[in-house]
Amino acid sequence: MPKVYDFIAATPGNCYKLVSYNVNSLQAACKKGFKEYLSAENPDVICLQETKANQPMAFLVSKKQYPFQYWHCSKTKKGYAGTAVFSKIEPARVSYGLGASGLDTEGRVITLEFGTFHFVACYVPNAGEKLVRLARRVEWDVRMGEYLTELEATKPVVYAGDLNVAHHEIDLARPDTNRRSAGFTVEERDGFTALLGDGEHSRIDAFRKLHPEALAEGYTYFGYRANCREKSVGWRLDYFVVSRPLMDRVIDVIVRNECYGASDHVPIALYLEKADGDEAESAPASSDVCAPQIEAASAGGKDDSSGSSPGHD
Amino acid sequence: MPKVYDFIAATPGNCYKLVSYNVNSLQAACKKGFKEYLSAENPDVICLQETKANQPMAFLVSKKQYPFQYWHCSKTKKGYAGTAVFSKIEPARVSYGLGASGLDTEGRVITLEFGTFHFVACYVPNAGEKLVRLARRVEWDVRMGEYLTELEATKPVVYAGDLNVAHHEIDLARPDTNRRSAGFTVEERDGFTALLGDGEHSRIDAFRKLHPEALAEGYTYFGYRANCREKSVGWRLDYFVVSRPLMDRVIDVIVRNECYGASDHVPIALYLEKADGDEAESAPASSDVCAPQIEAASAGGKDDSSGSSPGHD
DNA sequence: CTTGATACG
DNA sequence: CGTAGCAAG
Repeated sequence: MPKVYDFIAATPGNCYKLVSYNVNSLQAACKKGFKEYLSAENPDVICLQETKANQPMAFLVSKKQYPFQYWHCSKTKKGYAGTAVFSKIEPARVSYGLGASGLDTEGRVITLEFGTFHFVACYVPNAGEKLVRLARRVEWDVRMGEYLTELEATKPVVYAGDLNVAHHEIDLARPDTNRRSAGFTVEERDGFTALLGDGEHSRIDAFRKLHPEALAEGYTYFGYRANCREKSVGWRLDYFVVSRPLMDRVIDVIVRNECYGASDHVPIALYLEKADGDEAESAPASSDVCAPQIEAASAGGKDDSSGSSPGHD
Repeated sequence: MPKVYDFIAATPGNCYKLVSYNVNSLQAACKKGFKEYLSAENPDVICLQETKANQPMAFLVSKKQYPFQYWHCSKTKKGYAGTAVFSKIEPARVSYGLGASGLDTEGRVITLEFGTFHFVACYVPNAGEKLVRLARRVEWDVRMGEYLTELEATKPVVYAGDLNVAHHEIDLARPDTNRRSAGFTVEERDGFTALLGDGEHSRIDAFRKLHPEALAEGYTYFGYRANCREKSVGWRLDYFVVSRPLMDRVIDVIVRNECYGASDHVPIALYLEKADGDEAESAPASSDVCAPQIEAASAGGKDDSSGSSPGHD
């Protein structure tokens, strides 16, 4: 991690800055400069993947800087996966998981409803060494597509996180040697293509849209093994995907390449133009179907509300 | 570990220097100065406990300095326990274990037969947190007493190692808070008393004999927890026990207090006066009973010869 | 390579 | 507190 963060420009007054960051253990990242990064970046909303937290680590980030903090921890495997979202903006609602029993035990999804959009923070399951969990991953991708569609019935979506896929050859340094590696199988790539969809109801990979020619500048992950970072052997695994109607408001997506060191991923930032209604009280979400494990928004950790399907409680 | 070892006197020409050292992982100890210590100490024979080696680590210590190297590694739990002996003197025979099925799977005993004595290098099993393995430990102590008696039928014994007991109150800093702690239970203390025995056929705790008043200077173990070393909260767990007839030849036992750092134990050194017959070819051992897993002495690792009782091969 | 959890000391 | 080995990425 750098010691000075002069390269981080001030957020324009007409924008929100949203950040996604796979921290590969929040505790470890804190020892390696995460807090200094967060102070310098100072986004309006930040979502973290692989916190590896077993319960909310409230002490790590000040409630003053981020009054709204949400945690989703794995209930099955300790010290595994886990997500968190810290926000300066109060969400109208927060929910945990996909509302799909069997997919909600590892703390992978937190959804915040803001005034004009849903913010879905996600850590997509890795297909595993030798693709042992590829089937489960494919199932996940399908369910996530449905979930986003459900949300889009009310508002457009910002879908952010470590999506654990390099979509195209341009998105990783070594496509040819990774055709059957987790994150670049045809199944995962097609799954992402399907999730993006096409036409009027499609979703957009905001970084690709704005930086179509980006190569290594777009990589967000550099494995610790074999000096990948120095050799620029990276993958683009972290994304902001937005519902098409929202794309007009996306000013830019930045890959914080300089911020390598606290994790094997780097943070990515999305600048989203503010719009009327953003900080207003939101209308209540409508259908049961699109509201898994809904809670009335309130500050504080929440880590035991998922795993049940809509309609089961 | 110190950087200079000026405090280590040259070994007198009429003596052997034998060393025992619980290294708490030989690999880790090597990163923390073990090799430098060994070069400076330069004993004739050194026995190590808790090597945590899964196979002979021949590369760690030069065959030139120690042409005779013997390893006894745990066969059940990986990275657990394990002993080794390095010698400049060629032993007539080497054997592994106690010849007691059930006690020989963890690589805890190596016996070298020299010209005038048997050298038994041992890592006695810890009774465990909450004394969960105290019964097994008591069984061990009994069997070890028998084993030494069997050896003594031919030659006196030097029994060295981490015996995992503080014999008397003087042997640990906090006797009163450790009456039911592993290493200071009445069962373990009585077991050691019984092993020493009395009268003509007794064995002698050489350090106690020569330094009866020693307090903290005698401690050989300082747990890593709670700054035990700085507070001198230690235990004397490492011993040289000699068959009574050998005590006349024991010039001194030194606890190398300065050598803390490569391990949570410190090395101990015994100076043994040379005698006629020491480096001569030894007479063949006689009875089956006292010869578990005997091999003809030869340089090189040996890690799969124990676990069978005498007479089974 | 790095993390966390576990067993053991 | 520190080591090893494991699973995971």
